[in-house]
Amino acid sequence: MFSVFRAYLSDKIQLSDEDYRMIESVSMFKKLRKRQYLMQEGDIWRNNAFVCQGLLRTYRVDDKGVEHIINFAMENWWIGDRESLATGNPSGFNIDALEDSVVLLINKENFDSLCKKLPPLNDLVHTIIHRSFIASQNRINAFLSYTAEEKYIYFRDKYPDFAMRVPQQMIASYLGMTPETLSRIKRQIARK
Amino acid sequence: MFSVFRAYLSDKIQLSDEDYRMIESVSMFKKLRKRQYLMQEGDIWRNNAFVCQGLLRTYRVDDKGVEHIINFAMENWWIGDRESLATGNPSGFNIDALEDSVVLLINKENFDSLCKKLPPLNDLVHTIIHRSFIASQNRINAFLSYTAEEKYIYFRDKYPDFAMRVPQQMIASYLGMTPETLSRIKRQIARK
DNA sequence: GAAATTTCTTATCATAGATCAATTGGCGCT
DNA sequence: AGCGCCAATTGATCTATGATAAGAAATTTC
Repeated sequence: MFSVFRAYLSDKIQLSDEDYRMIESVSMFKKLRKRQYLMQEGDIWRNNAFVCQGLLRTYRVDDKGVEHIINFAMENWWIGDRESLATGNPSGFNIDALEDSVVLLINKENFDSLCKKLPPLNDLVHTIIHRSFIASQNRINAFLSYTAEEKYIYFRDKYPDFAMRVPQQMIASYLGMTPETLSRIKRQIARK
Repeated sequence: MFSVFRAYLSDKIQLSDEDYRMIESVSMFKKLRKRQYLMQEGDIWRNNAFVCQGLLRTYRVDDKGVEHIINFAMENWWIGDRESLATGNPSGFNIDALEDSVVLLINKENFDSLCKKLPPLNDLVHTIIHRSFIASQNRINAFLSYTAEEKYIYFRDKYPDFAMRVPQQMIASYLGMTPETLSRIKRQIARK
């Protein structure tokens, strides 16, 4: 499974075999069955996590017990709660697997020390956070400007992989609408 | 006006007088009158910008001509379109001043070279982007989970300075509701 | 491969918030 | 003080989406 991470890294940055050995030596793997939690609300998140295989979601449960999906992550995506990681406070989110999955984990201390020793890795992390921020801004824009239909079309076109693999009710949750509304919207689009 | 930026930086990181001289030598200042644009849709954004004085907004205009406010920025906040800055593509956003303002600008090339020479500045930038990302995630969560009233209360409590200074219709736009709805919500809250 | 479970669709009704339209209030300007 | 301008409030509808419910389709389980 480390090969997936290695392939990902070597596609983005230049590292030596020695560097990879160092990374692998602090990597932990966690297999998750469908529905299994990687993190639960109240836990403190202490890792950097990379999805080697499968599909996961980050979500929050509101006062009425309704789940709201913040993010999805599949192979070659990072996942976790950066706020909890940064502050050391318990997370308000849950993360669980939507499919059987394998996640690579490197704890905060080890990861920080890797970043110090491997500047390209450090740069990569900053690039990813930067991109995540930009994507978040665009998602906020979608919430502000788009109708339910426009939000779905934007999602489908921007993340076709997720649109194919994620159950429809969860796409609805991610887009901030009910499954019924999404179902209606899909029918409307199909009719055109 | 550089003193504002210097005070901001010295509160967060350790730099020498020489470092500050270097920063100041590449800093440009732009005075903006109320309603004046700092950037318009279609422009390519090539700066890092820090608000020394005043209040600005980043917003988008949708197909129907409705403005949607993505962000506010006041003294000691950074502003700009990081997507346009990173990609070199024209921005889809507008930035203008809600009050007479002064903005410090450092163009991309100069800023990048400053970051290379001054590691603490580099770290600070990454910290800010990281925090911005976390704030964006929380805002997304608010869009997913909160009613109009909850969104307003969250905003008012988290950003009391903006809640005081920003015209109400613009707060409504930022929160993704109409000015009428916000007005009614405030009345309801007051009655309790 | 049939039963059980879950997901998706469809229909009807309910509602938060939008839209449209005045009215009121605040503030600078002459 | 009075006029003009813009922001905020209020009221009267309207509408997109939510809530509920029930059946159809798909998927899982044994």
